[in-house]
Amino acid sequence: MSSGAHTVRSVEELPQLDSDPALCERADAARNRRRVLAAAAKLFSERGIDHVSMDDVAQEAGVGKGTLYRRFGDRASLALSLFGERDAALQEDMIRGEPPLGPGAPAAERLHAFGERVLALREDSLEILVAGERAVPIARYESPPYAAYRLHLRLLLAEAAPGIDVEMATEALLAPLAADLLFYLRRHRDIPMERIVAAWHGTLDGLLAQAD
Amino acid sequence: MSSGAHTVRSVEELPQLDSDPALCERADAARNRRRVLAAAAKLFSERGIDHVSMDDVAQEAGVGKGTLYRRFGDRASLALSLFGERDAALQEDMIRGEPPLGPGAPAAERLHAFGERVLALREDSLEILVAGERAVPIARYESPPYAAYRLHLRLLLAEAAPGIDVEMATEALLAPLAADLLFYLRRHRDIPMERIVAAWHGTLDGLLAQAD
DNA sequence: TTAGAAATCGGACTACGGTCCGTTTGAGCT
DNA sequence: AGCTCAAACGGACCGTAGTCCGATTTCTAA
Repeated sequence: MSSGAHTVRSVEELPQLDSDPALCERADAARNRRRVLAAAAKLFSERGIDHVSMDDVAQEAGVGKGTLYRRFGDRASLALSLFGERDAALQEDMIRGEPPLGPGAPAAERLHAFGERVLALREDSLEILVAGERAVPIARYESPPYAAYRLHLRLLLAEAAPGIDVEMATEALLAPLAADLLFYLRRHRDIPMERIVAAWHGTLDGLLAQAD
Repeated sequence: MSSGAHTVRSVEELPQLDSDPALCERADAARNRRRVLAAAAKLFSERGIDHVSMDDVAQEAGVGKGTLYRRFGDRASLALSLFGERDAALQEDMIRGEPPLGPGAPAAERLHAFGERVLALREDSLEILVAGERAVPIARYESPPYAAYRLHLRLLLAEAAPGIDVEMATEALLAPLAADLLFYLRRHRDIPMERIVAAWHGTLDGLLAQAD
C-alpha cells in the first residue's frame, strides 16, 4: 500500500530485479494489474477465497480471462501476489528496519525476532497463503517471499551458528512456516499462536546450540 | 504386499478401526477397490502421475467414474491410498519390528532410526506423495500415515525428552517430511539424501538437548 | 429358494482452471 | 499529426475433476 522510495512495486518483479522489462510496463497493463489485484482482494474477503472463481475475478476487474492469466500465470500465483503485498512491509523491516529485527542487533536476536514477525504475518494471511501454496509444482518454495526469507535466514545463521550446515538449517526453520501446517494447527487443533511461536524459538535454539 | 496377521487391509480403514463397516465390504466393492489401486499403480508408473486422468484410471480398472470417486473421494486421496500400501511395512516395523526402529532400543535411538526409514520411504514415493499432499484442505495432516507418525513420535519424545512441549516438537519433526519440500530439495536443488537425513538428525538432537 | 431392502455401479452432466489466437491499443519514430 | 509494430487484450474453447441419480447387484431373512 504505502510504498517508500525504494520499495518494489509488485511482488512478481522481485526475482529478476535487473534486466526486467516489467518495470517499463505499458499503461494499460499496469492499470489492469492493479484492477485485478483489487478485485481479487475484494472478492476473496467478501466471499472467502474458495468461493471465488477466476472468472469472477476477471469479471469484477473488468478484464478478460486471458489478461488475468497473462499477468498472474495461475490461481496460486494470484494469491501469492496478494500475499506479497502484505509481505512487503516485513521485507522492508528485515533489511532497513529497527533492531532487533533490522540490522544492529546480534544475529541470534534477529533470528528470533524474524520468527515472531513472520509467524504473525502468516497467521494473518492464512486463507490466501493456503490457496497460494496449493501450487502445481513447488512454485511456493521459489516464490519471492520464501526466497527472501531463505536468504535472510542463511546470512544470519552463518553469523550466529558457524560450523553447522546452514542451508539445511535454513530449510528446517522454513518448513514449519508452511501455510497448510499453520492452518491445520490453528483451525483443526486450536493450538494458540504462542505455542507455535515458542516451538519455532525452540527449534532455532536447538540448532544454534550445535554451533562450533 | 506381504501382509502379516494383524495388518490392516487398506489405508483408508485406519482412522476408524473400530465400528467401521468397511471391513465387511461387499464382494464386488472389494474387487473394484483392488482393481482401481492396481490400475492406478500401473498407469502412474507407466506415464508419470501427472499424465494420468481419473477417467484413465477408471477405464483401466474397468470401473465407472462414480465408483472410483465413491471409494477414494478425490485424486489426492487415491494417491495417498497408494502410498499407504507402501507405508504399511514401515508401520509394521515401527510397532513390531527389530530394534533400533522397533521396541527394545532406547527412545532416542528409535527416533533416529525412524527418521532414516521414513525419509528413505518418502524419497522412494516422491511423485505419488506430491500428488497426494496437493489435497483440498489439510487432509494430508490427518491421513493415516501422518497420524501414525505423529503418534509414534509423541510417545517416543515423551520418553526421550520429558519436559519439552512434546506435541509441538512432534510437529517440528513432521514438517520437514513434507513431500513438496523433499521434492524441491531433491529435484530442484539436487541436495543428496544424506544431507537431508543429517539435517533431520540435527533438528532432533537439538530438541532432545532441551529436555529437562 | 426367493423376495425385498440396501448398497453399489457407471456414465451423463456441470463447473472451473487454463490455453489460444484473432483483434485492439499504446508508444516511439518520421 | 500520422504511421508502424510489438505488446496487451479478451472471449471462445478444451480437458479434467468431481457430482448425481436411475439401473443393477449383493446380501439377508423368511
